[in-house]
Amino acid sequence: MIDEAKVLSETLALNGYRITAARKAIIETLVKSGGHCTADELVDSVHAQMPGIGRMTVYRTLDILCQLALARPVYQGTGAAHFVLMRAGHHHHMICSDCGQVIEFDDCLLEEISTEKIGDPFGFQVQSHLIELHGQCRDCQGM
Amino acid sequence: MIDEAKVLSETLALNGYRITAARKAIIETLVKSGGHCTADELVDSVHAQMPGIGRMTVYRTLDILCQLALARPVYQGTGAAHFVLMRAGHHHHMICSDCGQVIEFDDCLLEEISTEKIGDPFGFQVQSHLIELHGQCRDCQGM
DNA sequence: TATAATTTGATACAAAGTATCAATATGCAC
DNA sequence: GTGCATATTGATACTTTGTATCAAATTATA
Repeated sequence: MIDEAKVLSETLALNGYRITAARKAIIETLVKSGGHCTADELVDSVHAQMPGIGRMTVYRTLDILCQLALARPVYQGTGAAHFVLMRAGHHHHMICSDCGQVIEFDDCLLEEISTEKIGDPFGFQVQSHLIELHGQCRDCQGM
Repeated sequence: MIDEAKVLSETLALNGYRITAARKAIIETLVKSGGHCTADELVDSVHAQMPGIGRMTVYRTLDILCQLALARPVYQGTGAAHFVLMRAGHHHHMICSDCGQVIEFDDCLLEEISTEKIGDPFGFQVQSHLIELHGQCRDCQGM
């Protein structure tokens, strides 16, 4: 894996956003976290590295990432949204309806072609996708 | 479309939950709304029909639906979670990253077989799935 | 119809997200 | 490198969303 954080920062720059120290730190921390955490978790992690960064800035940076389809907020039962990075335009996970455990997987079940075909009739330009499977994990079955 | 609300209520009953007037009203309203609204929107709509119903009850009923994999909370940029009904275990939509518009579509891009195959190695029993496409809607392209 | 147990809704509370604005840092032209 | 117009920041205060609790009411079942 090359420096994913760098690629993300550069994408921001290409879209007219400035690369600031705060944004760099936030993006790096997000990548390091596995690209899967709540906004407030991210605030805490970032503080470990750069104590001065405000909550607002973290929220704003996440907003930008979502705007550019580089990340997505997903809900996982608890009150706070979890933000996931859309690596190469994909993200896939399964969530246990009982215990809330999240398991990520890499196999993409969708063909690029089919997602584009779906968007076409609506004039919708597909940039990325998210697949969520729901059910019961091994531990919660038969309870 | 047969009475979807009735089917949902019966599923609750089968799982040991009691069918109360409040739950019936909430489920009916959710179905009527197109199976896609925030908790507080739902509170308001339900009040139109049965003013006495408390916020807590709506939240709790949504929780139960999610527990049984009949609904799912999804995030759409704004602070509040949107709840969508998982009709026949499926839900598919595309979200515009710019304006936030949501377009639902029916074509399921996943085969039952492939979702099951993914769950297997993790011992995960797949009950339903959600597909989200992100990108730009017709109106927001080229801006 | 009586009974045990779930469900309800009012209240109070905690957490998550948003608005505002002066001060600061950034990209760009020179 | 320097200066300037402009985007960005973070502190504060606030609104919205979601959760906990518990006595009173409603429900399924015998």
